[in-house]
Amino acid sequence: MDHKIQVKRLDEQKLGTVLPHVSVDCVIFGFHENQLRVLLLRLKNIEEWSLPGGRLFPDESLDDAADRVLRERTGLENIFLKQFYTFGDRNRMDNTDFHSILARQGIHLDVGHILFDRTISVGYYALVEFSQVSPALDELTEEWRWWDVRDVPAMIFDHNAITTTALEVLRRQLRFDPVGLNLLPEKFTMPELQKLYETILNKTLDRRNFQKRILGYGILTRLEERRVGGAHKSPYLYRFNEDQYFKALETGLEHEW
Amino acid sequence: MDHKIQVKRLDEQKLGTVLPHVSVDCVIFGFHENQLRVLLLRLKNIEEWSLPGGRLFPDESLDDAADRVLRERTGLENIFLKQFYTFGDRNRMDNTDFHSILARQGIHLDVGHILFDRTISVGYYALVEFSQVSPALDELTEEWRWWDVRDVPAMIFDHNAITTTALEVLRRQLRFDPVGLNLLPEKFTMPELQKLYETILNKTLDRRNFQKRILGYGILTRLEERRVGGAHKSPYLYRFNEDQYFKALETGLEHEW
DNA sequence: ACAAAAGTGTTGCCGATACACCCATGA
DNA sequence: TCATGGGTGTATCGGCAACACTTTTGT
Repeated sequence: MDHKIQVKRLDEQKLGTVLPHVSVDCVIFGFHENQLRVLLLRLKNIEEWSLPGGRLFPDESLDDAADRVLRERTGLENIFLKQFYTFGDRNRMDNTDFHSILARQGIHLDVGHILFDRTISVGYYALVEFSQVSPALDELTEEWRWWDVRDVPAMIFDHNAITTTALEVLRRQLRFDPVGLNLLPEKFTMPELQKLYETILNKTLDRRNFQKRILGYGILTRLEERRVGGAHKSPYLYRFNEDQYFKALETGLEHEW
Repeated sequence: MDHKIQVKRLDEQKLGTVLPHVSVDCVIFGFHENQLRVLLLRLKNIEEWSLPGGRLFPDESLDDAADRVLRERTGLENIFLKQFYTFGDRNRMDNTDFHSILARQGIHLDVGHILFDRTISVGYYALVEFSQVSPALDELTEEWRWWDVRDVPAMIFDHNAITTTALEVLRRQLRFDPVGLNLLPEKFTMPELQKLYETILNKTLDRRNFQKRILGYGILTRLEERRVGGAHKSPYLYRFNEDQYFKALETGLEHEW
């Protein structure tokens, strides 16, 4: 029984040393082809998709655990990662009959096993640059995929709700904090940045007003280069001024969309 | 040994049936004499003060646990209570040597006891009407007191940090959500409401502009009565229009201070 | 030369702020 | 009657939204 062995390995290597009752789940946002996307996993022999998540080691802070999960999944470090809410409903895991799913696959765990414990989950969301990510599959994961946030599949537990909440928080965040440093490549054009905003906010914005506003924040540096090759007038390339960017992250933009 | 007995009783009655590694802590705000205050407890034989907090029962949601803690402490129900952040630093409990404090008092618990487990805490803040609160002391609590938020005492663990974060969140919240229904008595005057805002924001506001703005939200109903007895012109009394109030809580005020 | 995209400037409106006057009440 | 606080109105300013024209580039 392949699965049983895998679970046992995971159990002994990791689950024996982690805290029960607590997990972290990461909603990883990326931006590609004018779509805001979320990175989801599908575990072996389970139909529903999952957010990348994990347990805490006893000596690990919540933030560190989320960071580790993100690193394990995307290979990326120093990514924008923010705690946004903790999900603690009593029945948050009931919409997926985890036990019988595993049992159907021939995986038999004690009812008292840590995986079945009543667990609260601390939600984090991450902003990552789509092109830099190539998730690694571990022995429990069958596939990964970027999903358009407007069209996510059925997910285990309350992961659909967690994703929805993350998106709401991101939208609200956009009004006050600069966004984009981690979602876009190093150099980008003003229309590209605008598309990102329009996609997240799900509304169109006026080109000229957008530019004035975003430049007013002082977090962008215009380069001499232009994006060549495309039809029509070639747009300037911009880069985030990281000093200003991080300062703005602390103080907020004091504007509203 | 009085203390030992008390702890044993608590242990058997409650701690044996709660989840390890997770707690909730409540920052309870009240408003009195133009001061924004926080309700703190001091446990027997411990110098530092504490936020009212507790553990989760296995069948209890996070929100319900916070609600229960609040009810146990203040006797109030249906109070504004909002989760604001989860504190999970590895060393968040290290600034208080809980073990030796208890040991000094002759209370001896296993090192592996649930109270010493590494624990993350989900923070909630509550807005309550000062005059309605008269906390009950349980067998572990020596005293309770309302502290001016500008002058809180040294607290155990990371409770000072939790309180500071709660205050920051409350200030930010004030810009977008209506506040006051739970902090003020049923009837209040415009100057009283303004004082509340000024106290939370820690800045003075223009009387006339404040009134225009707050009335513009449409969450207040002016009564025929006036506040009598005070010197000078008698101010109108207002009441929150609860329908509008709760609608505004959902949609936000779409304004900024 | 023309279509489509990108760069830039101007106007007007609305909401927030700053500010002044009148009224009620107790001492 | 006067000091103090409360009620209300107006004028201005700034930021944002609405909007138009020019420039570049590939076809």
